[in-house]
Amino acid sequence: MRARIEDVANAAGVSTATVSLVLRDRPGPSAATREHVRAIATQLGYRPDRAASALARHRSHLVGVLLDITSSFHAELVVALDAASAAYGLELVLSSVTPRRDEQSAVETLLDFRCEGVLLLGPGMPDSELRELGARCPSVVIGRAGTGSVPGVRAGDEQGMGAAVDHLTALGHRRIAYVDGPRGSIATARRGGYRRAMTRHGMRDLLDIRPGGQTEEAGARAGSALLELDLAQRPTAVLCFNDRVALGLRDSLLRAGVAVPEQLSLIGYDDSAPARLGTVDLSSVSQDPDHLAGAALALLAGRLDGAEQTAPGRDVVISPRLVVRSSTAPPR
Amino acid sequence: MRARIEDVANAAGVSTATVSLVLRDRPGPSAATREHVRAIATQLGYRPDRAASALARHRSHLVGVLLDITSSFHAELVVALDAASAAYGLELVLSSVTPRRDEQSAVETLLDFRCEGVLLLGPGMPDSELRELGARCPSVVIGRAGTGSVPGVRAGDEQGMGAAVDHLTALGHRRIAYVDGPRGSIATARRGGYRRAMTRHGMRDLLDIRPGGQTEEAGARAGSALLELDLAQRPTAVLCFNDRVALGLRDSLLRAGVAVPEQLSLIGYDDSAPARLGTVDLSSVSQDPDHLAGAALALLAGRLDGAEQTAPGRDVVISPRLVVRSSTAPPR
DNA sequence: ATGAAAGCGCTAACAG
DNA sequence: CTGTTAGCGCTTTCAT
Repeated sequence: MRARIEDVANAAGVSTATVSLVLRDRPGPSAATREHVRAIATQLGYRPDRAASALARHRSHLVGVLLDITSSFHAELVVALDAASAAYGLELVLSSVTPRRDEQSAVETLLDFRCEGVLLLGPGMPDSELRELGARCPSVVIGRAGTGSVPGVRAGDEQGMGAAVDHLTALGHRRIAYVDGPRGSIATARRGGYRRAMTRHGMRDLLDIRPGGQTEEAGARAGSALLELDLAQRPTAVLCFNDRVALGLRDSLLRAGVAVPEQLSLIGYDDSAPARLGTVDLSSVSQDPDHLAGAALALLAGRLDGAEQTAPGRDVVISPRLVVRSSTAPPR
Repeated sequence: MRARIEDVANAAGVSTATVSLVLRDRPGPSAATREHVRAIATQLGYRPDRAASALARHRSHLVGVLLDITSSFHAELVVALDAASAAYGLELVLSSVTPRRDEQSAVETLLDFRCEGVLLLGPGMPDSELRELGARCPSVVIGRAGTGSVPGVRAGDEQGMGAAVDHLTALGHRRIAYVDGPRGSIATARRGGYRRAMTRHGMRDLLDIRPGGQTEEAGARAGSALLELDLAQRPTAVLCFNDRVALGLRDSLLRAGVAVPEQLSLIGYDDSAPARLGTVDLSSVSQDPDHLAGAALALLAGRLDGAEQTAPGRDVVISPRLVVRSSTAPPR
């Protein structure tokens, strides 16, 4: 059996209270006692029981993270959150949507762990559900606008799309298409950003919004559709809802012998690891996962000990950054 | 505050013991009581506290999963494990290696949750560490050979590599190179499989093992190296340690104008989602994640209630399956 | 069939 | 500075 705190106490000849204090670096025990207890504890390989501790403390120090484990952008966020959480003494519990587990039930799982707060990575749930969750547990949503008592931490899609369109027009592009995302608040924001940026450049009548999705498959489908167009009406540049879509599209173009960027410029969104690959080298709008993660955790941590858990939080909007790589060039 | 079992008991006019029995479907309470209690519980939105329950039951019903969140193959395994775990009434806790968290500390986190068992997805740790872990907690390793009391569930690399080489030779290839993986037991097994398959085909002197790794970057580097070779000595087909490597390699070839499979055939390993993409359509050795996950969970669940936790488990070796797609063709 | 009571491993008062 | 005591929310004998 695993060593319990009592075992440590007995072996060290002190009370369990003392051991508890020492191991959590609370003031009280003398330096000598501290050292002694610590020695015994490591010797016994003692590690406190989270469950028991949480029960007694009314603090689990757990932050639940809802994600889609198949998303590499989420993977990057998790890595960044992992780094950021350490500073607050918080531990992450991950729960992913899967074919058998929708966002609701994944969140329920998180709540069953008595997480102190929940972080939602680009959830697709409607705002109403988000508000309900916010009422039950301090929550922060990443990558989309907040609502009710749930603040959002995100990169400004308006600005991100704007930068992408600016870059393309500066290169001389005019027929710039946008491959849309799935239903939901994120896609709406990006689509709007594209639309306004085009309008701003006086290219409102060149608006070209194409059905897409959030996966490579969706991008590949959009690619096939593009290939069927006459060269004359084919866009010279394409903006995508995210990198996965862009990569799927890119792949279908490459296979068809259409060179990127020579024959078509391409810009993704998320600046995910696959986009950064040397050979792929996809221009993309970076949402700076480290920054997002840091801000989200700061916000959540603030709500955890701060009193005003239900104050309608203001969103944190960070500036996205267009990372220009080699998938964009002037039109032929 | 969340409803406690006592609140439910009071509201239903029964004891907490009865509520506990009802909610866990244990025999005892009458049908009438059951119905009543259940109604009250849902009405109050009661959900038991995992931590408290685990403490009292000495069973957490938790299975820890060590993974690399950036791996899409691991993502598929997690999805499959999630589906399989439900049948055993087990819940998964995920812990990923990250730049700040090595396998050791990720496992420690898992153990702190008082997981009843641990599942390790393709861990890189040496066998000695694996054995140590096995001594502390029932464990099963997926995707590599087991050791000590830790059984492994994996697809036979020998067979997988053999099938790949068979397929290529049947197409007429002889100069078949292998891009190696990182240090570790998995790469060793695959490399050996390649070597023996080549030998079996009497092509021992054509063995061509190239440095690689486990990421797209590594594959791209291997690709650049290939491109520097004279056509005469360039392999006509390449086998890769995994899909990521194959995809990186493929990408560097496509960019350089080398057509796959026309000028070079390519086979990956894992049959991951990116490989299956319509446009990528990479031939790959499938390890059947559903099957692996099912077998691993069955094995672990058996060890959880079964008595012989320390019996030196036999590995479960499933047959990998070569999925032939369009990245392979006869040599020019 | 149901309830009372003890206790899981830990922490938070409160004494000393 | 250190030990004692009373729970945290739940499960589990053991009575009734």
